[in-house]
Amino acid sequence: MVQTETSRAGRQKLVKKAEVILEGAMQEFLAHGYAATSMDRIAAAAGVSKATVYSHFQDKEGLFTTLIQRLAQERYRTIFDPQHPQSLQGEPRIVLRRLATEILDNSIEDQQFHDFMRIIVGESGRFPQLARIYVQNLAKPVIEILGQYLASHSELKLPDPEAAVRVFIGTLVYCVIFQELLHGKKILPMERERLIETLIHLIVPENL
Amino acid sequence: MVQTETSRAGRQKLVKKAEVILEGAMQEFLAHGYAATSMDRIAAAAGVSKATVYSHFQDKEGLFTTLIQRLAQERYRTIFDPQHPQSLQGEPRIVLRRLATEILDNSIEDQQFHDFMRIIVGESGRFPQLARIYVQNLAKPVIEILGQYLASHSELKLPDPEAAVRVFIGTLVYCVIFQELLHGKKILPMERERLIETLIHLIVPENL
DNA sequence: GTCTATACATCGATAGAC
DNA sequence: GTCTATCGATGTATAGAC
Repeated sequence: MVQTETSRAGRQKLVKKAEVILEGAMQEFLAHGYAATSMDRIAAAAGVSKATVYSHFQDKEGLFTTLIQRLAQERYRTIFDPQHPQSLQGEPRIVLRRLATEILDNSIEDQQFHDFMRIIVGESGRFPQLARIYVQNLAKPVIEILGQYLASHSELKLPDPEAAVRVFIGTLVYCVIFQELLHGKKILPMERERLIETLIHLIVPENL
Repeated sequence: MVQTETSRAGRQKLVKKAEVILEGAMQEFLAHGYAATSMDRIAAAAGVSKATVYSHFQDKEGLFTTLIQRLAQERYRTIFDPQHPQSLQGEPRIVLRRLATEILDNSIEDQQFHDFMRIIVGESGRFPQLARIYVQNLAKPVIEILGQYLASHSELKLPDPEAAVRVFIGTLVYCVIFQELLHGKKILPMERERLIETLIHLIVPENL
């Protein structure tokens, strides 16, 4: 019993060490960006020594890419990928409003997600593989699923459903980038409800 | 004559010194971002000593903000602000296609503009005043002018012209961000013509 | 005014004690 | 496995020669 507990504690400690380091790295990288973050500050934020950081991760770049991949794959997947596939069941007017509301609600208030997007865009020139992960894991699923949905609803009479998806998603994502990341809401505010209603008005014919 | 030429040469040299430094700073900052750029490399790129850089600019932050302000105000103003006000004269179908084509053509191929946008977004948390300049000088003019245009064309029957502008601009800007900055065109390509035609189809009624 | 040389701090990464 | 101590390189910024 004691052996088992000790063994479990030891294994948990191993697991938690890397986890604690990743948490400290997330805090520092998201706050200061890649280049301005030092391994010393990461170690301090995680409460371990710098040598311990290097025993779990090859170097700064490896720690950074591992962190961003985890954030993209595990945490923020739920923001754009509708966690409830059944949410795409129903008539377009309701489905589109629910999807747009879900995306905006999950993105606008999440300060950590803003920092994540700032890094993805800001480092997309020097870390193209991270931008690729964003495209592959976050953007592609919702674009394809919504594309299938719009294409299957011929009553919308959309000549190019795939392009219409880009209008829908582009409007919502640029809303977050412009209003929140770039602080545009202080200068040119735009209520999210007006945006959502306008998108629905443009995409869904009046008689539906 | 000789005096005048000497005087002119001296004055030009003064002006050109700061200009040369800004050009080297632009090269380095746009390529490597703020934190990863060193004053040594800026001085080397400009062909001057580091002390000369500090004699023209207070510090690294001052040089950076001065540079980004200049880029936003002088160079990239022409990208989003339609340089020809008369380009907004005419029927919506033609005006919107011309405006969208102009914005995309000027943004998609311009690698330097991509780096500029990466920095604006990537540093918008630590340099909010630079994001503010982008909003104020690049985004606000076109949003307001296009808003007036859409509002004045009541035959479009848009319930909320201001929100429709966000759809139009958001679609185009996110197209550039997604396809070019984030390298999305390799994974999920989308021809700009399809996007433009879809925007027009959604905003302009068929009988116009 | 512009240079060389340098002060001083901090960087990423590692060696060796335990 | 994790720590302390440290290496060599590089960072920002400045002093002093000319």
